[in-house]
Order: sequence, then structure tokens, then C-alpha cells
Amino acid sequence: MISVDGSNKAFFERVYEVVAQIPWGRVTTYGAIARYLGAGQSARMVGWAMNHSHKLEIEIPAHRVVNRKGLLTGKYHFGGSFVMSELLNNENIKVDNDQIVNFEDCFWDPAAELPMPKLP
DNA sequence: TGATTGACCAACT
DNA sequence: CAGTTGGCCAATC
Repeated sequence: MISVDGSNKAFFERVYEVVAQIPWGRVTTYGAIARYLGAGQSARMVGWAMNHSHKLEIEIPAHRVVNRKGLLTGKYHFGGSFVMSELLNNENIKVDNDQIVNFEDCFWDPAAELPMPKLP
């Protein structure tokens, strides 16, 4: 049993860890998280983890996670309401037509900000 | 137990 | 330049 730092956890556990560490007023993308976890992970897994984050008792700021284009793809999963846009607006993030305006300005790349996990 | 889907991304045509 | 398809892995039907 090889126990690497955090590598024992399921991939979605790490996804939640990364999403939970997104700074205030910053957003990230599914692909960025997937690449941070490893090139073998696909962005779909991140989205899938987010989808089940609602079932879990943990609270994940999924409103800070958007797709590559900065589009709020999962806004309907928040209850099909404007909640996601309001949450982002609450964090000084401008959202227009379910899309982040200054997306590149508040984009937060975990692979660049967080220390790279030790890959054997 | 096999087939399908999924809050995506990138490449190819 | 835009539309389509492939791929990744796990969960659900």
C-alpha cells in the first residue's frame, strides 16, 4: 500500500480540496483543476465531482468553478436560478449573460498558485 | 452486468 | 471558420 500525500484520496476528494481553496474573488476552470490533479484526469471528472458535491454534506463553492470560456455551465444545477450569478457578483466578479466578463482577470490557476503535488 | 451519460476540452474535418 | 467527434473515468439506469 503506497501512501502518498493525499494521493490515497479519491480524485473528487482532491477536487473539493482545490475548489475549497479558491481565493475570494477568483474563479477557476474544470480543465485547470483536472490538469492540476494530473494529465490523466479529464475535466468531466471534475464536473462530475461537482455534480455530486450537492449530495454530499460538504459545501463547495462551485460557483467559482466555470468552464473554459468562463461560462456558468452549472448554473442550472444550483437550483436553476440566478443564484450562481448573484454569488459571483457578490465576490466582485462581473457576470454577463451567465458568462464572466473579466474572466481572465479573476482566473485562478491552481497549478500555478498551489504547489504541485508530488508525483512519483 | 452492459450500455449510456456527464457542471468538459482539444483536435480534426 | 465552424461543426463534429474522440477521449477521459466513474456513476447511474
